[in-house]
Amino acid sequence: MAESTLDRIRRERLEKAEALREMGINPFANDFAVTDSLADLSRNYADCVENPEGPPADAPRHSIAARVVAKRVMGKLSFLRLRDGSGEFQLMLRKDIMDEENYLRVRRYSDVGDFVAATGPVIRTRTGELSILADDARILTKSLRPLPEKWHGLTDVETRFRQRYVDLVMNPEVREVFRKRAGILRYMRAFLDERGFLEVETPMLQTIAGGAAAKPFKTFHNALGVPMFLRIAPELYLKRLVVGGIERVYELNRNFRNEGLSHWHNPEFTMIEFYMAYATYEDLIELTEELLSGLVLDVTGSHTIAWGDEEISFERPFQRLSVRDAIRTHLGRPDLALETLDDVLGLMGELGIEPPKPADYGRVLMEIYETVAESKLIQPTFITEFPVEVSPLARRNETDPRFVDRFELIIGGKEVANAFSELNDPVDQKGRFEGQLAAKEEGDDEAHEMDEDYVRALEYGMPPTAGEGIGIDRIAMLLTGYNNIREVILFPHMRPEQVEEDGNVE
RNA sequence: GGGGCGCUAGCUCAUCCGGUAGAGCAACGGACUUUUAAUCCGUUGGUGCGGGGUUCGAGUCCCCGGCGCCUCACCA
Repeated sequence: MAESTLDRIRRERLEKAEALREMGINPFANDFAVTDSLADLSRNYADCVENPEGPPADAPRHSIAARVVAKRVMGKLSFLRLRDGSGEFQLMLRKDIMDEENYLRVRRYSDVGDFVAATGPVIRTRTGELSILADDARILTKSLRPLPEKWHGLTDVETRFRQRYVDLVMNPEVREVFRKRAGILRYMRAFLDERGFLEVETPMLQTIAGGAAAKPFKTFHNALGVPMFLRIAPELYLKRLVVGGIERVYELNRNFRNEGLSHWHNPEFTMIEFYMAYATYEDLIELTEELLSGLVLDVTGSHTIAWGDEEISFERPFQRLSVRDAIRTHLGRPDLALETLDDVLGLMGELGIEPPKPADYGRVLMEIYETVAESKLIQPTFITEFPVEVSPLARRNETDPRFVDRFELIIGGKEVANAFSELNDPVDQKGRFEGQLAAKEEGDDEAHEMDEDYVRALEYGMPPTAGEGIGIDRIAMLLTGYNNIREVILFPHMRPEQVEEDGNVE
């Protein structure tokens, strides 16, 4: 079979690496001491001007190493555009300044994509570009595969996500997204740490996947001989810790839900969940406003972010709306009765909405809310007064036991946070679990399992507590302006590709 | 899961009605001491996502499959 372009390039580059070895240069060396990042040089020499005499003899020399992203050879003079984790800088190689043999070697055996090391003073060229004028340079790491084209770069979305390493090399703005994401995590940790919360890690492998309504991934522990699940939420473990006296606790890590993929859903996603004893969901509304408005300001420098054609404001206070009022508002019917099963069944029929299973008051009400209101809530909005049927872990409202003391925070039409005053009555909790089991019988395949140990923990006594979960990926989407979750996850899940032994894609 | 669109050289893209696949970048050889997508001369590179069908002839039309994107449904 004929040799493909890619095969030929790889062969040629392997031959270059071999030639370097024969000249005593290790093409995969690790013996070079870097003194400056490229950004350091750009910053420190911003005021440097061109000097026709060349650099003064006592000019400081700098040692840099970085990936070659462009190579311009002009005979006895060559320019290499370098990029490292901090930025870009130009490397200037002159035959009359370097050892001639070395100059010719770097010129001939280096390729775009290689890592190159160089030492020399910094100058400004005749055309105004800052450069290292190398008196010594060498190929530090040989690259065997060609990088995408310099002008259009890598744009194919599938390749960008599957080969994120190439995406990061070619598209510096991608690194910015993940810098912002790290900033979000850092801010949230600092915010909670300052308020006396303890960061913990609870099991991701669980024998009962509880704490949320979702389908889990199933696996198996060989030595124990038991089926296990990847957690869908850390909730029940964190509340066990509150029982144990860790009165402010949080966990920031992954959850796994065996559901469809979409631009808002990845099978594993990152959530911060925190619990605060002697607090109510109303306290968490205050805390959430403070956290998010501060976070947005910290990460973006403003309280307002652009979202598609809209602007989203994180100025406090955020809007508050009950589930029923959200329905009324978005249907434009302020006097609509939504108090009984007949009320909501009638409206469901009128709107042509498929009935949930089972079609009880709470599930039907939520179905209507999600259909008519949720996606229209662009500005940050706390939705409150959730029905008890869909909230098996939340504390009942004191005056209206059909509802629980819970909110969801909706931003950009999507649920970003979910919080409630926790149910700490073990008898009520046991009854709720039993209600969930009954709902499962009636067709709700995401209903909770009974968790006897959790009920036992509550029987020892959990102080009054409020807890909240915030979806980090969605916050990251909002703050980076991407409406695709894959843009804010380094390695989003995709169907596996078939890769041949030599690394070529079939 | 449903519907729509796409998949051609390593990358970014062409190829009109079905007539035997082309460019830029990259690579290779050469020239070149101030480039910024360097320039100039020359050269190479393709199982056209996979399989089947129709046809004298298929990248192009039809069918099956794969993968991706958009969208709807479900979910945070």
